[in-house]
Amino acid sequence: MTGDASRTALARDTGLTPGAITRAVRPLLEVGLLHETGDRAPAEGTLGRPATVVTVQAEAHLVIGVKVTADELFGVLCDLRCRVLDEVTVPVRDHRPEAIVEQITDLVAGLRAGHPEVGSIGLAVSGDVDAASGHVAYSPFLTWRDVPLGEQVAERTGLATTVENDVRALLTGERWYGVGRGLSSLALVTVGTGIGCALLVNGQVVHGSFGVAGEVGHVLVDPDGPLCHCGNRGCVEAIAGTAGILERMAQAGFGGLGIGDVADLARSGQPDAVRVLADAGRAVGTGIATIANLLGAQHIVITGEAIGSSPAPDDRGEGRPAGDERDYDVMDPHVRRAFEQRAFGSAASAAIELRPLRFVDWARGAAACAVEDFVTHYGRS
Amino acid sequence: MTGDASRTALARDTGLTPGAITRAVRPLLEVGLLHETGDRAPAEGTLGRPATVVTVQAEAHLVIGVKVTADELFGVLCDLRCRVLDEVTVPVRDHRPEAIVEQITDLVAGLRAGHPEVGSIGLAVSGDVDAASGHVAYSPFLTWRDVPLGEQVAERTGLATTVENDVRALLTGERWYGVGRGLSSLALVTVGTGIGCALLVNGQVVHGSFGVAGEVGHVLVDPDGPLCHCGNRGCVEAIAGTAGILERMAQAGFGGLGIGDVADLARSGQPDAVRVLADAGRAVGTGIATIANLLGAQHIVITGEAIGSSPAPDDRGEGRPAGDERDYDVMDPHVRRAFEQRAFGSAASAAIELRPLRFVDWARGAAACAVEDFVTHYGRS
DNA sequence: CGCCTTTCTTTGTCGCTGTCAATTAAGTCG
DNA sequence: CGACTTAATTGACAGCGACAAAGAAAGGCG
Repeated sequence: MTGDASRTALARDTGLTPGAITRAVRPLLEVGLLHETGDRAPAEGTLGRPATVVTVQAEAHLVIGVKVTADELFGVLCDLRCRVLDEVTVPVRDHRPEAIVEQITDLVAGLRAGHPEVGSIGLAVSGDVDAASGHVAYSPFLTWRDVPLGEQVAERTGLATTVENDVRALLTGERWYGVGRGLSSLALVTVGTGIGCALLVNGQVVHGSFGVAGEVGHVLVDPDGPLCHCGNRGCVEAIAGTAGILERMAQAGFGGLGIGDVADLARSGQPDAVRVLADAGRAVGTGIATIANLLGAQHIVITGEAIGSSPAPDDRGEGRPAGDERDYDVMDPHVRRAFEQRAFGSAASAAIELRPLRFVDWARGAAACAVEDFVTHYGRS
Repeated sequence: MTGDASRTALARDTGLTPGAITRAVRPLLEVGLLHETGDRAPAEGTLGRPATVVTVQAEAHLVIGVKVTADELFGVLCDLRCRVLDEVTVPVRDHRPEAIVEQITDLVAGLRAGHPEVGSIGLAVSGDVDAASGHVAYSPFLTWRDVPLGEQVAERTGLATTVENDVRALLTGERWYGVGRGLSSLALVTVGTGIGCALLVNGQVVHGSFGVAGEVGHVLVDPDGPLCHCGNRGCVEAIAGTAGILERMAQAGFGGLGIGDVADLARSGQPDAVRVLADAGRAVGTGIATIANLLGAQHIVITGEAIGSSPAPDDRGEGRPAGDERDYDVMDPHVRRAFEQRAFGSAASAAIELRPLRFVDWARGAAACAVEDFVTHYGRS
C-alpha cells in the first residue's frame, strides 16, 4: 500500500495473476509513473530468484491542493505519495467567487513555477460540495451558492481540477496516506469551532443524498442542553464546539476567555472549567458512539483545532505558547468513557485514535483528492 | 427494474451497447431465465421498429425464504420476482441448532414438494450474522453462538443456502422489490418490541466492521430517561420499545395493559397514554433524524409490529380486533415533527414512508437474499 | 564447476466482455 | 412503394486477465 512491492506481492494483494501484473506494470514503467528500485526484495536467506521491487515514481506527477476559507487560502504542492514539497498561505482579500478564483490561479501559478510535472489541482471547501460536477452548492462561510468552482479554476489554470468538501477531503487524505490505510470503514471527526465528520463505509466515502452527511455535530445529547445555532437544544456542537464552551464559561462568570484559557483553568482544577469541558467530552463521546452504533465503524480518528498540531501534547501544561487552542486533552478521558458506555455490544471495539492537525493537512487532503482522481481516471479521455 | 424492458432500454440503463445486451440476453433466453413477451414496447405513436419486451421468467428458479425465531419458523416459497407462491408457519419445539436445522429441513421439503425449480434457500436470523460464511455468530433470542447454520442446511437440503441478519434481509427485500427500488441510499427502521434498523449506503448494505450496525435503538434521546437493557438511560428503545412504553404506563398507574390498549387510551385522549406515546414518537423521530444527519439517507422506511400489517390503518379507532398491536399511528405525528425539527439542513429532504409488515415479509426478505445471491453468482462454479 | 532446486518474471495462447460500425428487421408516413 | 425511423443483430476487433509453459536469477550441493 505504500507503493513499494515486488510484482509477486502485488499479485497476491490484488488477487491477480503474476502475468497480469507484469502487463499492468510495464506501461506504467514506460511512462515513468513506476520505477524499479535496485533493491532485491525479501532480503537474505530465501531461496530462488530475488524479487525486484517496483515503486511509484512519486515525482512523476505533482498535484496542488488548496484549502479555501473565507480568510485564507492554504496551498500545498504534493507528489503522488502526497508528501508535501512546498506550501504557501495567502490572505483572502475578497471572498466573492471571481476574486477567489483569481487568487487560486495566482497561488497555483506560484507553486507550479519550476515544476512542469504539476498535472492536477484539488480544492477543499467547507459546505455542500458536489464533487461529481465540481460545483459548490452552498458554502455558508464563503456565502456562496452554486458556484462552478471546478470548471472556472480548470479553465484558468488548464489543469484537471477536483473539488471536494473539506472534511471529506481530509478523510480521503487520511484514508490513503494516513492512519486509515487499508481500512474499509473509518470515521473522521473534527473537534474545534464546529464538530464535523466524514465517513468511509464499505470502502466508499459517504456523500449523502442531499449533500449532507456526517453531521455528528447535531446529534442530540441533552434535550435540556444549550441552544444550538441549528435551532435545537443540546446538540454535540452546542456543548462541545468552541462557541458553546465559551458561552457556558461566560454564564459561570468567566467572560472574555479563549478556549486555551478554559483548558488551562480546567487543568488547574477550576470546577466550572472542569465541568464544562467534561460535558463537552461526554458530548463528543456520545456522538462518536452514535457513529459506531449506526455504522459499525472500524476505526475512528479524532482531529481538529482542539487537538492541536504537534504530535504529542505537552502533558506538563506549561511552556504552552499563548493563544494555544488545545483543549481536547482535558476532554479526552470523558470522550472515551462516554464512548465506552454508549457503544452497543461489539461496536465498542472500534479503535479511537487522535491525530494532530495542521492547516496544511487540510490542503493535503485536497491534494489527496486530486491524486485519487488522477489514479482512477488514468488512461481515459 | 421490474424486469420488463426492451433491449434498448436495458442498454440505456446499464450503460452498455445494444450489441452487448443482445449477447448478454441470448444465453439467458436459452436457459429460460428470460423470455420475450409478445408485447411491442412503448405502445403506439412512435416511429421505427417496435421494441420487443424481455422479462424475467420468474418461475424458472424458485427460492425458499425462512425467518427463524425462537418460537416459530416462517417459510415462504417465492419466484425470482420475490412474489410469494406459498407460505407456512411452524412452531419451534426446541431451539437448539440441530433441532432447528431439522425443522428447517422439513419445512423446506414441504414447500419444495412438486416444485423442482426450487434452487436456493435464504435464512433470516436476528442477531449477529456473518453473511459471507453463513455463520450465526451470536443470536441472543436463540441463545446461539457461532452456529454454522448455512453449511448445515445446505448439506441437509442440497440447496445453495444464504444466511443473513433478519433486518438486513428485510432491507434487501425492500431494496430490490419494495419501495427501495432504484435507490442507493435507504434506511429501514423497525418499530415494535425493539427498535431495529438496517442501512443501505452507496448502494451497499452496511454490515458493520464487528457485525453491529444500524443500532438506532440505542441512540441517546434523553440522559434522564428510563433505563435501557443496554445499561444506559434514555435510549430510543427504552422510550419507544414496547416494554418501555408499558413500563411507563405502569408507572402512571396503568399496569397490565397491552400495547394496543395504550394506543386505544391515547386515541380516547387519556393524558398519560398520550404523553407516553408522544415521547415514544419523539424518540423514534430523533433516531431517524440522526440517521438522516449522519448518512444523508434518501429514503426512510418505517415498519414493524407497531405499524400493523394491513395497508391502511383504520382511522376510526373502532372495529379494531382485540390484541391489535398497532400503536404507531398515534406516534406518527410526533415522529415526523421530531424528525423535521432535528434533521439538519437538507437532510430533512429524506422521504419517510410507512410500510405495514406481516410476518411473511420477514421470510420474503430472506428469500430476496437468496435471489440476490442466485443472480450475482449465476454462471460461476 | 556445473547441475538442481527454488522463486520471480515474462510470454504465448485463449476465452470472455464489450465496443464499433455496419447490417438486417419491422414498423410509420407521405 | 419507397423514404424514414428505431430496434436488434452480427462480424471484426481490442482489452483484460487466466493459464501454463518458458526464461531468468539466485543458492545449494555433489
